[in-house]
Amino acid sequence: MPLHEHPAATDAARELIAARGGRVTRTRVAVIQALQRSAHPLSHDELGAALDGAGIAHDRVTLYRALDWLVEQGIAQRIAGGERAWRFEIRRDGDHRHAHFHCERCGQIVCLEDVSAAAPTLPAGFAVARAELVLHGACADCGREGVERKER
Amino acid sequence: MPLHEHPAATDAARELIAARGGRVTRTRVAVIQALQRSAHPLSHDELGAALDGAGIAHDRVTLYRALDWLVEQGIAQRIAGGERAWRFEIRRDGDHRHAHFHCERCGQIVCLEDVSAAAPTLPAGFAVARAELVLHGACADCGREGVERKER
DNA sequence: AGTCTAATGCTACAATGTTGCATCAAAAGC
DNA sequence: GCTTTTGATGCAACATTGTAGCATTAGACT
Ligand SMILES: [Mn+2]
Ligand SMILES: [Mn+2]
Ligand SMILES: [Zn+2]
Ligand SMILES: [Zn+2]
Repeated sequence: MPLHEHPAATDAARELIAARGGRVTRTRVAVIQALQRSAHPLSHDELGAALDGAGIAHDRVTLYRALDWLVEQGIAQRIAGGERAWRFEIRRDGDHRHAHFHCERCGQIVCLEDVSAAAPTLPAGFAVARAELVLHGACADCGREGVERKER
Repeated sequence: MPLHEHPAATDAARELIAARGGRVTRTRVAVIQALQRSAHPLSHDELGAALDGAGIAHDRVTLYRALDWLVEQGIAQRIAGGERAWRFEIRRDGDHRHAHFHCERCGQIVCLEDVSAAAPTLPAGFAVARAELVLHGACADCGREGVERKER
């Protein structure tokens, strides 16, 4: 049994899943909670570590499939970051799709909640399903001198 | 010797390379020409096919390295597409970075030359090096009925 | 032609995902 | 509670995209 589990948060996660007719499994519940607790979008790898930390056994493939399902159901959304791995974040209600900032020094993705990623007017015939705006550069933390580089 | 080689275009490519102090090799010349001729950004794989078509022997790794060099030198630029592979396009002079459209049906990336990907104002401390705006949906061709799906 | 070294071509490896299939367990029916 | 059903899991094998090391080749310069 996972340590430091908040019963209320767990129940909320369970209901999110059940409402879509999905089976409430430890992996899905734990992933939702990890996403909800995180201030920034998480990679598959980071989520795996979070599950390990919570004492939840899991398989790489199961995690991929749980994430696919959460995205399909609109519970989570996928972000293309700019590196080669997807990142995931919870979709909060009334969430206009916001822009993200990718720090090329520390590798973090920061949500720019106040910067919307709105689709501009396009040539006739194009149907836009969603817009992704990613800014690349150095984040506030890394802009300061003396911060160690963490990624290529 | 490659078929259908335009001497003038070849010379232009050679000069682009030589101007940066790089060695003029068949791979680099052919890649530049393929990018210049293409109406849309090309993946590594598509470029490989183009080289094969031009009768230019090459190695996967060499192509990756040629592309890295072209990007470093500012001759080409990399685009994150939304699938898992980079795309490359030539950097034309006076090129404001434009947005791209990713068609989820046919998989193509279309340049939206008229839609600029400008960076909005960010929280203090953030330094933006470049902005990427990608719109996902169905392109004009795929919007019409009866068009075969090419990609997941 | 001879020299220097950037670029290439291998081979091997890493990172990120996907597919198929046998097994398990969550939810429903009894 | 016990059984049944089938969605979800775990495992092994594979696919795709990109990198690293190193011996060899060939572009540029004299
Ligand atoms: Mn976000
Ligand atoms: Mn473009
Ligand atoms: Zn940073
Ligand atoms: Zn299309």
